[in-house]
Amino acid sequence: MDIEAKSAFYVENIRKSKISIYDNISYDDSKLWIPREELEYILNKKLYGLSIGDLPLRTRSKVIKESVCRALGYDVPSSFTKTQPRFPGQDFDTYSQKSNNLQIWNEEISPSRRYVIIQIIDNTRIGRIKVLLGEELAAYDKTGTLTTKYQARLTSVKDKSELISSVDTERINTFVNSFPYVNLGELRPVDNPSKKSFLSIRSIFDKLTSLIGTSFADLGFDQERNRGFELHKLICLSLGYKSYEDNGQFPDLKNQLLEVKLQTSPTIDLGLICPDDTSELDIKNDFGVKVRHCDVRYALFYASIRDGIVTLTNLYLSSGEKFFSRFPRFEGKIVNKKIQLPLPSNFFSS
DNA sequence: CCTGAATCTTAGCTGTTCAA
DNA sequence: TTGAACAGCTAAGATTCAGG
Repeated sequence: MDIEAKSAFYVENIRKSKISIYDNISYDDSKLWIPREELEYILNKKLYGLSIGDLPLRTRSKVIKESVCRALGYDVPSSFTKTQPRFPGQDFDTYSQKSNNLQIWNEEISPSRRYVIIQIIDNTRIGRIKVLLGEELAAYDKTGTLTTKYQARLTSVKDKSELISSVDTERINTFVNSFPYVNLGELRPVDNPSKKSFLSIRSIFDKLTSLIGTSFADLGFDQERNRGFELHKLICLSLGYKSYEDNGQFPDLKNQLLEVKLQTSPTIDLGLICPDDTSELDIKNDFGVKVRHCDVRYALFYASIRDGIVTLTNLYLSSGEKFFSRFPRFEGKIVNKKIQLPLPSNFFSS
């Protein structure tokens, strides 16, 4: 039998057997288990060139999974259960890729699993499809780096502003200058913190609440400037700095140990840094003690965007230490990890 | 039990950085 | 200057929960 006939044979057997994509098939089932080569052949034959429209990511992914079901002779399930892999019976996952950055979340690459990688051309068409074993895919992982992120949730938006911790952490609260009119005009926000000019969390709160209601144009599409930059600038000015540089380091305003977040959706992305982490930061200061992640103050602005205008609606200010007392951490998986595989540009053509 | 809202977990694109 | 590596982000699918 040639590959064409074998492929048709498997698909017909699956159709007749009425099994679902969740029913287990043994690797040595000669009627139902589709070997890798045939799997790739069938999918290319049935899906190559298929027009799917310009859909949002998740919808596109779902539509493609439905097409995969039909191509292989399975009924389309009403929803795709969150199993690992997504197609347990045939032991494969699908990845639809317009870009070359293939990402796998919260799991290792499984050596024996098949990875169905589907090329997307100009957002609207299916291109070539490659089926790799996990052990082959793993070869594209050059560094083994897992990118992690912490996430929390902004819930019960009620008050326009909330000072979540009314005093700073014990480690640093004796170093604040309690005089609220410290002149920061001669300092830069990226300078190291100093006792003379270090504001208390409460006085930062008092200065920043005046920003609530402020609007600015959403320059997100602009090359250089973005929403975060605009907020950063507003904060620097309202604290009394004349300059508003940002060197991209943590925390945003090193001089005040202040990290700034602009939220327009309820998911707070904390990136690699866990706010209540007690490890020490490499920041020089004249306090005589090292500052820790959890000593950093977090200013979280909630904003609405309408017609290209960003309006700051709420302010939350907390020490890192108390952060999770107000913003519940996603508990399902406290840390989310992903591995990113850069696919070479000739991936689909080889 | 059913339905809609809330919550959680991604899908994968895009921006940034840094080394060659 | 370029591209690989990695960090960040939006928002939608799946699941769970609350109210009827």
